[in-house]
Amino acid sequence: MTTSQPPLLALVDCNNFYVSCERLFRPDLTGKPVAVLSNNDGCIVARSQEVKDLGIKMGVPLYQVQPLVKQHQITLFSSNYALYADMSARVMAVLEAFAPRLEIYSIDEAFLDLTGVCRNGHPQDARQTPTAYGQQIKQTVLRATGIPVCVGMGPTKTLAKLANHAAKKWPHTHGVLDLSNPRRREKLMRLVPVKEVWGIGPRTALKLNQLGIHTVWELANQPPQAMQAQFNRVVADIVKELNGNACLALDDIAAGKQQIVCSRSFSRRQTDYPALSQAVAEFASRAAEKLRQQHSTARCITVFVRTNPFNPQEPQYQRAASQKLAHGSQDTRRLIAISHHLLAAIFKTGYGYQKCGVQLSHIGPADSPAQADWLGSADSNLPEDNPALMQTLDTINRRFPKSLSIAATGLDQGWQPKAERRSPGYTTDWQGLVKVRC
DNA sequence: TCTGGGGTCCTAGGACCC
DNA sequence: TCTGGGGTCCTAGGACCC
Repeated sequence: MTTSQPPLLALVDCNNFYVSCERLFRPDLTGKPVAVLSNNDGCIVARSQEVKDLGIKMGVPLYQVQPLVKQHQITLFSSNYALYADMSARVMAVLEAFAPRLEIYSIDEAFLDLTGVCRNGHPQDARQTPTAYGQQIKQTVLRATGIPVCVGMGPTKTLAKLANHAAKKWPHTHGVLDLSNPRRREKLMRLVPVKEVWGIGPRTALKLNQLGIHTVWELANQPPQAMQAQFNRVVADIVKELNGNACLALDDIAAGKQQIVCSRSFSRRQTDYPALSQAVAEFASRAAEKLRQQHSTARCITVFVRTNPFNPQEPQYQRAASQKLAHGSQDTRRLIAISHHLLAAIFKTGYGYQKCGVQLSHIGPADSPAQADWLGSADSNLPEDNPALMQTLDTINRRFPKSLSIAATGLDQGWQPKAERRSPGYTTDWQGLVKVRC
């Protein structure tokens, strides 16, 4: 029914997302420097504009910038994922009304398919221009959730990303930029260094620079075949996308994860087997929960441990071990039992462990009924999968979070990461509700 | 003293087969 | 001395992303 419309994709990206979430409930921090820390309060993972302006880079260890933190009275927060996940869901719910198809790309960004939604160059077309529509999206999200966003638009994902980058960087765009027009694209591409392109990391950027390719424009004008030969298909596809030829499809049906990892750094070094064994049980429990949430089973389990690689004075040790299962499992008790076997195989005394984790892979659908492991004697003393039991566990924990756990995860959990500056669960916990005094 | 966590895709190379 | 060739599958590691 629609005559072929030129493709138009938008990338909506929240500004300094974690910081914006924290500021929502701390309006006194507006205009002041704010940063959010990684797990264990180790690194800076989100920065307000004021912090970026101080030259503090993404991902730096906190202790390296402590003097600046003190000097400029930067307010720090431990990460509060419950809050960010809830705010993310609210933003995405608002965005869904603006496009027939939407891909949630990460916790703070989404691609929207706006093909046929906006005006198509003809002045008599009654619909809004892409730029006006982008402004409407931006204003609506801000009003409905309090989160500021920028909107980039173009005929491909890579161009929408580039437009978003420019919309964030250049104030005169007012946070919205449409790169449908090739002449406007050229103007921008001539100004932007190649390392800013989505998918061009530091390694590839360096190699491109050595070949004399410095700007996005220079990259866009390379023959894709030559890029395929000197790099790989990814770079060749980026060149095509920069020229308006889509290689990356909008993926609006969220697929299950192919791999589920649960791991943490410890707040202090762990030397004893029992502590590690509790941590591993906890990680296996959480991984199994995620697995059941996406209705999958896993056929391979990996456990890894390591000492602190940043401290060469300590004796170093790191190792991983995997076990494959004859049949997929999603039963917490079974996955814990196997994880413990694996941990026992790689644990060595005499080391201060800094981190460990559990990884589930070879993930498939859970629809086939659990079968007895008639193949292996190795598995025979493990608990059978009990879907009904697991479902009950999940139901109770959804209603009363973290109320039920397997005993092996322990009670003291001295390995738990540090989080000394966590804000309350403003939107997810009754105790965290904001109190208003009149 | 203090350095996150969770993902995806691609490619080269080995194992194996005919 | 001379020791095929091509296909598939799997895995580890690299690179990148947020």
